[in-house]
Amino acid sequence: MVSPKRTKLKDLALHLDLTESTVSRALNGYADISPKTVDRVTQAAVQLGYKPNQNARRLATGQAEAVAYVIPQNHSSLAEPFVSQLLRGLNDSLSRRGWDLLVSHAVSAEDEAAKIHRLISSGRVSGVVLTRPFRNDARIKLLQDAGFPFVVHGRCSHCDDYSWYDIDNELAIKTAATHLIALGHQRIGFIGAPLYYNFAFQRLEGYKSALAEAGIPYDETIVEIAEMKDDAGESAASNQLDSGKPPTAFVCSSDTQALGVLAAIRTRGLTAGEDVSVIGYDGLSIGRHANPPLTTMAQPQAQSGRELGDILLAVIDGDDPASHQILKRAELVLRNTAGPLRDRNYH
Amino acid sequence: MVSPKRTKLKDLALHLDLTESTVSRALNGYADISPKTVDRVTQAAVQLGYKPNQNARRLATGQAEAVAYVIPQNHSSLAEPFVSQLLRGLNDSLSRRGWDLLVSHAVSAEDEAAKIHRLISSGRVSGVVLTRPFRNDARIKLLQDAGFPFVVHGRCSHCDDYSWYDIDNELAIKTAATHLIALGHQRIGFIGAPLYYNFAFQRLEGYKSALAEAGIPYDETIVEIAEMKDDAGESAASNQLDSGKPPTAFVCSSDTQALGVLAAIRTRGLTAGEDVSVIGYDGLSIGRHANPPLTTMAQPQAQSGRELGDILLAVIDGDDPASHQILKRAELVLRNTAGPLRDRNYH
DNA sequence: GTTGATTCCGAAAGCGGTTTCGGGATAGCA
DNA sequence: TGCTATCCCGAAACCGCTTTCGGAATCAAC
Repeated sequence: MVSPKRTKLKDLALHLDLTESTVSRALNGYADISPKTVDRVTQAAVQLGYKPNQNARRLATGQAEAVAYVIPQNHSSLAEPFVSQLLRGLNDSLSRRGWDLLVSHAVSAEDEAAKIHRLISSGRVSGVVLTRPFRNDARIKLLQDAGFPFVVHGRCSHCDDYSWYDIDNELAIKTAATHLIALGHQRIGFIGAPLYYNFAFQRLEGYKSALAEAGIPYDETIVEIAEMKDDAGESAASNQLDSGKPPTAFVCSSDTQALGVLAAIRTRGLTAGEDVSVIGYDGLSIGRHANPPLTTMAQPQAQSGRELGDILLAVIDGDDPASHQILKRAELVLRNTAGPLRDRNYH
Repeated sequence: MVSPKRTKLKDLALHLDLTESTVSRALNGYADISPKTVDRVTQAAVQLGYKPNQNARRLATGQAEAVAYVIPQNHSSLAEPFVSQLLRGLNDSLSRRGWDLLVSHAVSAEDEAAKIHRLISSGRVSGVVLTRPFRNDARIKLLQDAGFPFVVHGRCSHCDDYSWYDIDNELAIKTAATHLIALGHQRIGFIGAPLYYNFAFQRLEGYKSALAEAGIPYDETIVEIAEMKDDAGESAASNQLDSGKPPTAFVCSSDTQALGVLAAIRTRGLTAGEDVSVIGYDGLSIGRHANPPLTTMAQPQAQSGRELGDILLAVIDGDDPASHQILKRAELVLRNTAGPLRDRNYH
């Protein structure tokens, strides 16, 4: 249990009969050290298993060599596969520099602000990744005012002057709704996400836009705002289906909601994709095993973490944040829940 | 973009007309500072928004006040909801002390060892959480030899002298298999996970144990080792179902595998829970939306992160690692895929 | 052989806290 | 009033590494 004392810079210097400063510079690639000395030093370093004390280094350089990923306080457990994928991508990006990844998980909105404050003003991290921005998000203002490097996974209503990586939510939902319209549907319900999320707003806009383009009047009685979980989707769809004039199709703001919608449809003895069509949003691979397999808008999640990391590193290095804004598009994954309009025969 | 310079200990001391050392001790709860001074100091601290530089603090104390969660290099994306839940729990535990959580994601086994080495010998963290241990796991030996605090999510073959939190895998699978036996099934297939994982080994043991108890001979031709993803489960089940003497039920090592098994069953025009029974393992909530809803062994994941964190903190504080070993049990969640044995009428 | 320019390394001052130690001030007691 | 015990606080070393600066040594050039 006695930990063998670590070799520190001093030991290395003594061993090599050099000064600590020389060894340090040799290790950090300074130009004023002769190549052979550099060789000697690096060899001795691996030989003695020297790992610089990161805290000392961070203190001396003022660079934390770490970034934090701030997980939003409330999000449904079903949506969480994304978090893991994203962390993996972030890690990939950061480890090329040997940087660390912190995750910070707040329990409330105020707690979140406090945590961010602590993170950025205690030298723990040199950058922050934010997710799920609100329409106008206090966290972003906080970071901007502090002049602290950050990147947002998503956009706010006002997003010109910072870095972000986002999916074109509006276009995605518009694509979904337009697909249903092309299948003959005219009465299309929309299951939205809470509108304080900007992406929720954008998705609603996409829905409206598709209708407008097709000349279908917007009917707010078939638009429901629900949390992004299956139960919420199920009850929202239930309301609609049990109403006098139910939609013949649904566009959902998430796959988890869509799974609930499918459940509501099954419960009523109907068949999704035949009696009622459904399109989800997220492209969860699990949707393949839904009943029936869920048609959905798949967003390219795989690289998102990687790209967010790269952007953040660039901004930390001094790049203009506004020059790093990436907008990707989702694509329609055709499975079995979106079919042509039929004669309504289900009540 | 100009960051307003942070207030440091010196500023606070000047402002209060005290010494840095006094202020430091006041803030850190030393007994030799008068209560009124402590008051003065703490008030001034919040007033000036003083946040101690964490790197300086860590350097001085030698305590990293952070732990790392090491994500195993290979794991299927479908199983990842767990990671996120677990991180949340870990965070809860750590934030009560204001500690940080790092996540480290290796790309290969060697890389993983290297990363752990770097983590523990560079002062970044004061403890490590390991997951998915192999039967005998090099990482554990590494940490033990270094005398470095750690806790394992899972057990190894030899697990007496370190801390762990685990589900009784053997009992869980035994419960599942016994349930099927009670339903009349005699020919029960097993979809296992790669046996270098210790949990995979334990689950296989549970399967064998249930059979032995029921006096059913072990037949290795209906035992398949597959990766923990849906495709693998599907092809494994397909092999079995297309064989001359197919099982009437399957026990799976994961829900993701089970989803694939369900797909294989559907593909053949059969109905899970009627023609063929299936029990999964994990208790993924998504299983409710499977076709049909998946019967499964649910492990209590919610607290696992929290408990792992608490254990690790205790060990870091000096507790005997061997005194922190927690074994939980999974429970059978009855949904629709496990039904009584029928006359075989499906080929 | 002196000069000037290069190369390479050592000295030393931080980075921003923590912690041990010792002593001045105050209080307690005779 | 004098002496000791107690309570607070200041001084200073230290944690391990980085980085600027200056100077010794080497080399080329005249």
